[in-house]
Amino acid sequence: MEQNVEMSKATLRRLPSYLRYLYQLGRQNVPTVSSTTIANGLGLNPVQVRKDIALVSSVAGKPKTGYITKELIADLEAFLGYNNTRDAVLVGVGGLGRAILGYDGFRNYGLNIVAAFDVNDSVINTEVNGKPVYETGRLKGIVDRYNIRLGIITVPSSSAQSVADMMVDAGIKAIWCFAPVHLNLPADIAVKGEDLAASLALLSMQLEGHAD
Amino acid sequence: MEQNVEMSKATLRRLPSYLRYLYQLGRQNVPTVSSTTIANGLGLNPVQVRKDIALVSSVAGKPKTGYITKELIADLEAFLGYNNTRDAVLVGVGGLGRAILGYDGFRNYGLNIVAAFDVNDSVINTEVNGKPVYETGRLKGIVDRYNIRLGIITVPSSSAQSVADMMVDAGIKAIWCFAPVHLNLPADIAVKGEDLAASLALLSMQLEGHAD
DNA sequence: TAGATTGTTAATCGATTAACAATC
DNA sequence: TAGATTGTTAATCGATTAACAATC
Repeated sequence: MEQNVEMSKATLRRLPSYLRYLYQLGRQNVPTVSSTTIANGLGLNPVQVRKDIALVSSVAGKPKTGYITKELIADLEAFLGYNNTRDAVLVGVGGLGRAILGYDGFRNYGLNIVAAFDVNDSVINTEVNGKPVYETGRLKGIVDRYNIRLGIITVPSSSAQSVADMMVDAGIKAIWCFAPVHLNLPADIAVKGEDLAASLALLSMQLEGHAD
Repeated sequence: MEQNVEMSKATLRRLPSYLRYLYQLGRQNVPTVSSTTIANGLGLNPVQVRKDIALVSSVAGKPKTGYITKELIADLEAFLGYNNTRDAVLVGVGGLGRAILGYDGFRNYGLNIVAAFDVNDSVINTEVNGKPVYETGRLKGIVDRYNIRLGIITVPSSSAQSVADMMVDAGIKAIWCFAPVHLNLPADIAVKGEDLAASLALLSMQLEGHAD
């Protein structure tokens, strides 16, 4: 069942939005959906939607009717791994770290934060949203014990690189970094930076009338 | 001074990372920097860096030495608008909204959140990080009065569309949305969705060995 | 049947990278 | 001078869109 399709990043970015749109239709009990409907709903090109779906769907769509909503949802969930949760640790229990720990919605995306870490005595050995906060020194132990491969960084920029190094040393294989820095890490570690400054810049330019 | 360069979204996304890298060098008093140095530091192609810089820089780089760090910083800041702040409003004072209101770092990116709005009586007329929280009904009044064009949405998905409509009605021209939904809005409104589910999916796929 | 919709092949578009002359 | 580095033109690569036959 583990199909090894090649998948462009662009496609991968769109898949979650399809799933969201389908959930909406599912709630309204819409039995089938066409690529055109999805494309219109999300402001995309229908051919693009069909191509993307072809890469992840186990069954073919039917001419005239389209895709069966439920089946498509199931395929997307399976592909994106939303139905088998992935354990993660988070380092940096500040404002953003707290917000992420407190947001249970991530569970719907298959993310389960097992524990958080910080250097600040005032939060160590407390709980946030039912999740334990440990001192950073215990990171390796916990990661080892629960065989965790995903790490979330919500520390200030100045310590992001050292936290990332610590994570890699502990055995983490993928890092989701919310600090606005470029992390220098071994090539086999997957890194995704959430660059809010870049987003803001993009938006500002559109506002100014540059870009697009 | 308002050059009307065309600028691809890809370039626009990279510019903030250049600036961050240059700040780092600036702190170490490195007087000049070459495109190769920047490219190596950020894992990019040097030609790409040169092309990007050529679009925003007011002065040419010098063969053999590269660019003058300070000048390049000034040019990037000017282009990205980091030195003239842009006022914004935020709707949704939950976990994430609070984190954003509390994060003073955005000021460095030229963002100034003037006021926040919520429907919850327990937060209305309080302050978060020195910023007033008003009832949602007062949105239009404040936006009008301060001539605000940028709105930040941190409400739950279910009310994101209606908040966006309200913002547009109030005169907002650009929306930064943290709720995972596709907003249907007039074409002249700039929208940037911060899709954490998509980021997570991308990272998960890399972890699985699909993608790239 | 006729029309809507799929899946796929070919064409286009845009962005990245390679090649190279200019020059400090 | 020789070598590093710039800026730019041409080539490549990848992703989007157009065209169209197949089919329910």
